[in-house]
Amino acid sequence: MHATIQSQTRADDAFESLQTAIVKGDLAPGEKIGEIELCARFNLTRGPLREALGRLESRGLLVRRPHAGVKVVSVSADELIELYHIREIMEGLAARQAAERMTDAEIADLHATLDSHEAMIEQAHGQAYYQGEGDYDFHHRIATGSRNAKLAQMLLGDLYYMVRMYRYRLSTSAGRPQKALGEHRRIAEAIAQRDGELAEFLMRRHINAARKNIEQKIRDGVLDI
Amino acid sequence: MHATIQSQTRADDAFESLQTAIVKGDLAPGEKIGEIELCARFNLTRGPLREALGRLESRGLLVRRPHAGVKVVSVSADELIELYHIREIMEGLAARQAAERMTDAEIADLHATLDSHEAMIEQAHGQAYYQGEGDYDFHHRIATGSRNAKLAQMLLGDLYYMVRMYRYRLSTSAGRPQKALGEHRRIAEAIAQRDGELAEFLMRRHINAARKNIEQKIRDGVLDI
DNA sequence: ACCGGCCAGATTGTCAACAATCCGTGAGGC
DNA sequence: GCCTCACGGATTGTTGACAATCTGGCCGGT
Repeated sequence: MHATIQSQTRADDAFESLQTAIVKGDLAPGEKIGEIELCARFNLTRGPLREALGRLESRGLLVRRPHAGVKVVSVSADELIELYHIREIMEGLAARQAAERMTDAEIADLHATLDSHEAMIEQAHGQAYYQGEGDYDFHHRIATGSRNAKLAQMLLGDLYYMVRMYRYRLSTSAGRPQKALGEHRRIAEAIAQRDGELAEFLMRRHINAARKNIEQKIRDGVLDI
Repeated sequence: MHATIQSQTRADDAFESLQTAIVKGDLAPGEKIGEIELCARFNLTRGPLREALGRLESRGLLVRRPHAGVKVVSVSADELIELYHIREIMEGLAARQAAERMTDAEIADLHATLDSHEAMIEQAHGQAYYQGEGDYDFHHRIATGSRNAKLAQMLLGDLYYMVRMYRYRLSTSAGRPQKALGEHRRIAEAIAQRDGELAEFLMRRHINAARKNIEQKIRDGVLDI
């Protein structure tokens, strides 16, 4: 566990390690963390660590007050909802551009991805996996398929990490994976037909549904943040 | 010019100095820059500088290859157009949410801002100022007025700097400031009437027009990037 | 007893030296 | 003549020590 690939620079490793630690919840939101503690935890010195902290702060995953330490960002329920409003429009744009620009090979991959998701859901009632990573997979492919570098960067670099951060503690609704898969299928179909407008519409509705699902959970008190 | 306020930490100063240097064009896109050279230029050591570089890289203003140095990002004409596609949807959302959430005082300020812009345009044919900073002012107020922290962060922190980077070398079209001011007025009016849908529509059309203006310039060869 | 200012400890910010890696130049071979 | 390969120089990445600043507790005053 101690030695990752180390192919890149040390600060990069620190950045990724911290990012995943925050996303997975190993570092709880609002938790104040000291630099030396982190150095011991990830086996590195303060130089690269501080560089990584700068990047994380710039991405909004943690906040830093001068001479007072850093703490993991904690977003309220309202802010989580806002995240979904942003996702709705940005992923809508991504879907439209993906429909116009994805290669045929990429579209085939997209369908294959959905096939594998379907198999997982059927096999082991793999709801947890699907909700946790499979969904991310689908959206990831569309973001990169948009051929819009900045859009992909903002989605993959900024938004998804914050969303995933809360998805890890968010139980999956019964039957939601199947429904989501159906919505994914229809989006992929629209992309395959090169119907950008329809793909955008369907993607926006898809994320809208996900947002309402979360709002319902917050109302029911199932999700407390 | 050498000593800014220094109220914050040294790395913050470096970050801001570099950011403005990149935006203003003092560091040309594609230019490779050495760390020691930057240290001499901004009177600081490599520690804080590297932290600032990390933040800039994370925001996409410069790219860094391990052991090979950093260079200012250079975006192609296509990528500049893509930036405007993203702006269109994000600022549309911001305008809609601003119409729903801005306080009356903020709306009054917004109108006052436009009055001052109008005065500037009339006085000195202040097209340069308006295009350079006044426009930014207006959009800045709407972004913060949306009460959507992440949205404002992405607009103000990521997109605007990249757009401004190219605006500095982009001559203003004759008569465009007046036209833009009129569009701004209508958007502000829609916000004052709390008509979110209309504000979104007008804002999207406004940015769409700006994009087409740039596309035209690129076709005419006026803007070479 | 409560509040304000001060002191000590710890933590963060900064610095200068060391080690690892890449780029350009030149020689050598085909 | 052109390509390949190795080497030196320079630059980046990293490290450990030094200085500045904040937090928590104590003391004295009211």
